[in-house]
Amino acid sequence: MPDDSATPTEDPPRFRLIFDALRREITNGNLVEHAVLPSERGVAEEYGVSRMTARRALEALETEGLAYREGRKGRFVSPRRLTYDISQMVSFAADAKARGINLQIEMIDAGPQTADAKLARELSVQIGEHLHAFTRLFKIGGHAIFIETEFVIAARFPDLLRYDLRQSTTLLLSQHYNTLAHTGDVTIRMRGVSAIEAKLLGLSANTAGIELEQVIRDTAGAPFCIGHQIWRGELAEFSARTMVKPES
Amino acid sequence: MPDDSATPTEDPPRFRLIFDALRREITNGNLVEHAVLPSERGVAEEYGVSRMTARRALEALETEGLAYREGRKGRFVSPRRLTYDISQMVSFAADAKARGINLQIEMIDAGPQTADAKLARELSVQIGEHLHAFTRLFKIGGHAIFIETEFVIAARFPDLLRYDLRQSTTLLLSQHYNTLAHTGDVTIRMRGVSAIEAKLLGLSANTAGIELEQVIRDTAGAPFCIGHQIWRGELAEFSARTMVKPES
DNA sequence: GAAATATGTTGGTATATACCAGTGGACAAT
DNA sequence: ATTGTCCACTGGTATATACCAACATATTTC
Repeated sequence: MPDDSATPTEDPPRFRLIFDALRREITNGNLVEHAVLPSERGVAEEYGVSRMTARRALEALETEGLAYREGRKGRFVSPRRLTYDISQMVSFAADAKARGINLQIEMIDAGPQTADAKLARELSVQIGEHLHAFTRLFKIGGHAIFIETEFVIAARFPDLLRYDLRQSTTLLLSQHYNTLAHTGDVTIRMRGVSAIEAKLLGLSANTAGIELEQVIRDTAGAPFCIGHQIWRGELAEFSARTMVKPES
Repeated sequence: MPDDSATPTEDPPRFRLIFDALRREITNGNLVEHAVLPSERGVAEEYGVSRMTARRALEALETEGLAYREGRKGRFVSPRRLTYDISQMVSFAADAKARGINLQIEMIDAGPQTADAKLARELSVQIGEHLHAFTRLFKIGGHAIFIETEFVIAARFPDLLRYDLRQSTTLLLSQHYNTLAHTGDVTIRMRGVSAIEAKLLGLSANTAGIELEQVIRDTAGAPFCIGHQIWRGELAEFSARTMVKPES
């Protein structure tokens, strides 16, 4: 075997070096929240690499949660993470209001719907039961955070859709229908966002996000509301306070 | 302006069509769990596209949670998701054992460590306090699921590292040190896995995963264990049962 | 039979190029 | 002041090519 192979084993890939450089810029504070990051072509020229390599570096920033892109506008520095305490069982809207966060809620869709097998099981109703369904987009400072679709039993909350739904649902149901959230089941998973969701969240398709499914029950233990949320995964985290049950 | 532009507006990108076709194969059941997916070159030839396009389709399957890749071996069909109930406060190991899942635990690292600012705050000890730290890799059926690094106060659990740590920590601490987990704080977020983590999990770098941080307290409310887990995001989901506190 | 070697496959990285489709600003026409 | 057109810029998609490193499996050598 010839031993003249003198490859200097320069291990770290070039896109990684660029990624590190850009990350330093962000963590140093040279680039602040929502600041515009250099474009793919800009990075390519600045570091003397091809556009594909520049893109890989920028995409690495995205999966790291340090950057996000909005459509064809460009890439931006991610804001610090929001923490949503799921064990408090108050809606994100009510919590944000209490913390002085300027939360905007946009109605996307609202209307009647009938329960399919999954919804019927989760809400303990018959398949075909009439439900109210409504989808809302939640934003902070003009930036989309998550989309929520909620399903409630129509017979229990007549004329719900005639209220202004751009507020906390739990608040609405407690004020007008005397129904209080008492217990809930939450499921969190990571998944790719659909094309529609991506559009609403201002993301490109095939981005990973966090899905949060919620079943909310009243004091009698009867489920009355199902909520499906899809969050931009880079800019949220979910905390819960748990406790071992006295009995087992 | 010339009006002879007759581009037929064939909207769906080619990689999306390939993605859809492959997804159908999986959801139909033609491809079962852990089955080998066609390679990038294979897909490229079969559908008459370039390798980069084939790769995009396969990567879309990954962010959708339908496929995973292990190093340079190839891509495989993801198994159905595991559900981990974080509000039960029993370790995943104990829960898996109870459910008859063949969980394998590999020791990665174990040794003494001193508390940095973050650990000291979370464990309510002084900075520099002696801790036991150990890292374990959890597998099911030979497939890596998550990595956990735990930190416990050394003074409280002398000689802990001399036990076989390839079992449930909560069980170990309750049997040998009479310490019971009572309450806990859990935080879940999505983030990119590091190079080391990727290697242990058999993933490529810059894959997104789910991080789970846990603070476990005893019946007196004193924290005694910190756990950091990083999960392969496509194959797990986390559920919690929450309850509105009587007082507010 | 066991150990070393070769071969082919797979993803990983990288370049160079091309055209398309939204976005937003500059600027002209109204 | 408003409207509209144009253009530069952005990411999105796609092709073609090249070499490397890890891996699996034969094949050869001992």
